[in-house]
Amino acid sequence: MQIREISQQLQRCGLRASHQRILIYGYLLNHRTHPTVDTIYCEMSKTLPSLSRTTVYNTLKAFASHGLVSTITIEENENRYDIDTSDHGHFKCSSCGHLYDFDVSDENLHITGLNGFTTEQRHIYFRGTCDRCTGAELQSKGGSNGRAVVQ
Amino acid sequence: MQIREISQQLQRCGLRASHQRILIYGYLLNHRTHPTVDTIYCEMSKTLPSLSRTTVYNTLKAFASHGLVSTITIEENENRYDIDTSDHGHFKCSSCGHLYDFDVSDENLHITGLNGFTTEQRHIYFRGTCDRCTGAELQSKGGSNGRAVVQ
DNA sequence: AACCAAAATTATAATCAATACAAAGCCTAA
DNA sequence: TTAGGCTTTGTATTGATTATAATTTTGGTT
Repeated sequence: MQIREISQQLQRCGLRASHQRILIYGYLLNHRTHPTVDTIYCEMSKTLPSLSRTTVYNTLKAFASHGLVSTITIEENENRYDIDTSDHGHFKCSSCGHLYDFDVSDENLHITGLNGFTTEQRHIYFRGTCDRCTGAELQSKGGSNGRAVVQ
Repeated sequence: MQIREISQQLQRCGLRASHQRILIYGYLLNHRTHPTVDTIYCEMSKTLPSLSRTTVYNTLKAFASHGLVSTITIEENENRYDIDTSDHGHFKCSSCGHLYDFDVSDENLHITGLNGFTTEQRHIYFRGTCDRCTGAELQSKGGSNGRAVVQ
């Protein structure tokens, strides 16, 4: 996505397309790893030393309130941000710490007991052991299974 | 549940049945409102002035690691604790702030894309407007629908 | 192009849930 | 009963996030 496109995307949401916002949005597009504020700040500071941590907080909050990112609250003590706002779940492997995305499409989820409720956000995250680590345990050998790992 | 039963339950999990632990467990049994540490501490301090906030933290962490409670991390900045460790979801109403439980039984949840993954915990929470508040908006009248509200 | 008001950025201070730590209290087993 | 270990307690500390105020940038208007 080009700078111009990002800029238009921001303005379409009623946000001013400031330099920092464009760069942060671009960072999220290129690093789909559910990064924390600290990660974003530290990485981006390298090329934009004047960046303030507060700006990262403010920007992500603005993005989230305008539906440009979704906030992921895993059980840890810090938030993560996801440029992918589609309805999907997250799986955190307790062994390797990686965070995987998985599909949670409507046909997979039939919730009863919420008749008359209006659902605006769905947060779904699982915790356990990923296939790679499960295999490593069983076979006592590690290594990649060739699938892309997120985070 | 009697004190003796709580005591046995704790010991069955390998935990010493101390005075504070028994009381905190009893509090959770009697207040199924997904309370925070602060709520538990403040409420219990009234009858047990010597109670320390740290003890509440320690106790809940011990309970959680032994499967006696589940930790609920909603998007806010503090944890909540649930004596109900069965697999269920939570719905937070943005309007009234109440936290509802809902069923997430296996027949409602068919996740694809996690083949080979071992799931140990499932955290599911929705956010939106509950039926009561939705009704109030539409009809411009509040009031109870007779259903028990949790939290 | 210069100006102005509103919005954004920045740096610092403050907040607050959670944890670390160490001293004191209490259980339990020999 | 006595010793050693777990628990509790209070205080200090951590660390993510927010509040605040000064400065800078942005976008629209002469």
